[in-house]
Amino acid sequence: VRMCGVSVTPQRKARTRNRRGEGGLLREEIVAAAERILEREGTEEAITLRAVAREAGIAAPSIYGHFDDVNAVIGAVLDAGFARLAMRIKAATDGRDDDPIALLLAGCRAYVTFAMAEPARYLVLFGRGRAPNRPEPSEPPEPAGRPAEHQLDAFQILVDGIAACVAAGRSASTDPFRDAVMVWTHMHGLVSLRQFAPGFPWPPLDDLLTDTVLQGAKIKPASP
Amino acid sequence: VRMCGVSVTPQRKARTRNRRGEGGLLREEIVAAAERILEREGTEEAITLRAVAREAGIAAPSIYGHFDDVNAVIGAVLDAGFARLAMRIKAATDGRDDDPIALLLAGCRAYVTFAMAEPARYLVLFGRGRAPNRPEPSEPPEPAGRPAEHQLDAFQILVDGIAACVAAGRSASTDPFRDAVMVWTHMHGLVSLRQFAPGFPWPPLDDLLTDTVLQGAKIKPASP
DNA sequence: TGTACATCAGTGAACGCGCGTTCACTGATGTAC
DNA sequence: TGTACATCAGTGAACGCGCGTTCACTGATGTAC
Repeated sequence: VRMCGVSVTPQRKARTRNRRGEGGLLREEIVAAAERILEREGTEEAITLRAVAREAGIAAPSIYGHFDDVNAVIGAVLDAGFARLAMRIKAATDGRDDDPIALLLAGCRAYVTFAMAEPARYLVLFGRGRAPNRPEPSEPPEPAGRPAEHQLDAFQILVDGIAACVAAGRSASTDPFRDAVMVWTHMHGLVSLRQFAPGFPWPPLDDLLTDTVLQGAKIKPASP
Repeated sequence: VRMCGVSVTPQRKARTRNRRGEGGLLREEIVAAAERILEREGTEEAITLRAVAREAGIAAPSIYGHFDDVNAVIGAVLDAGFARLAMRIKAATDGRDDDPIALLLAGCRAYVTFAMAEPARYLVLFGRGRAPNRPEPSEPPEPAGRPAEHQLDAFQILVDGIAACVAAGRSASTDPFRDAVMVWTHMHGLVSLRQFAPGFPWPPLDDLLTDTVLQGAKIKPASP
């Protein structure tokens, strides 16, 4: 690289090569680099092959040793994101199986907290517009909307949480699945619009969330 | 343009130039071309200056006669989208000012119908991730989240609709603004997640929407 | 223990592409005299 | 009515950039004999 007649070395630090059997280490570094870019730039489009290589301190073609192409890198970021979300929810609900309502609220708060704390990651997980291109007739029936197992995990926790309230006589729900859909969609709308329009005079998120969950799950007032 | 030794003329149709005072006509054609691209490709990133020029059948630099840069074109698409949404809502609610609940439901149905019928447009209006870049300290306090007047128009209709139900004794709402926030966010979540994950076993949208509006606006059962 | 060699992990240079933007221009259209 | 000219609407060629991907390569590391 040459600028103004002065030879400039690209400021990539000389990477110490992994040892013989440890090539897989770089794979994790690549995903971590992509996640850092996502976090920093706030948009999925910033995750380009060359940007990831720069961030990871490697040459661009090195990525091909670990991923088929750039989409595979983004896919790995998605998988890591869903795993992270499920982990957060489980961490918030583990070891407090006393009150089913408290459990349900804790899980929902963990979901919303994740979305607000890592908006770029959340947006990639749930906000990506599946380009509604004219459906290629020759295309195999692709798995719609990336239901990567962890996504369903999180939703199942919600359904179970409502069902537990019903079992404890604390919810009037007759269809926990449907009510979980209502709670999930409402939570998603709350966080994604709030991120979209931060200048709007939003009421406090905690209050709205509590109402969303208690009403959506048809929680009955505590019987005396 | 030359391919395989054969001279190929770019298949842009020879555009008949606008007459002297009618240069503004092209501006509308440019916006219309950008909207067609958005509709067809389903993603905002497809709206590039060159793609718009191709779609409009003009040379790329011709756009600069009507817009400062490519972002201005996208801004015009946004404005047109918000205007279109407000128009749809008004069309659905005009001339049926009899029952405030029917009015409220009609407006909300128009919102959801717009979002489902033109998902790409809707996504651009409400789903764009404002890149949460580290806030440039030198930057002027930008209008947050593009509150283009028509957007607030639509929300105000919702607030007024709930207030009208209260005035008619049909709603128990004590804070129409807050309840409008609840209805708006829930509607947004319903449509955007449904578009994101079309393979999910969603319950019928109409049913969910009706519940969303009636519960969110705290509509009381009709008094006998 | 020594040495030839296969393998592994990663590199540097190059390709063709579409992009946003600039620049000097062209040719029709209306206007001043 | 005729003609020179300013203006308007839009063009074609070119620039530099970052991108995804390919190709032949390099040099350290472990292994077979």
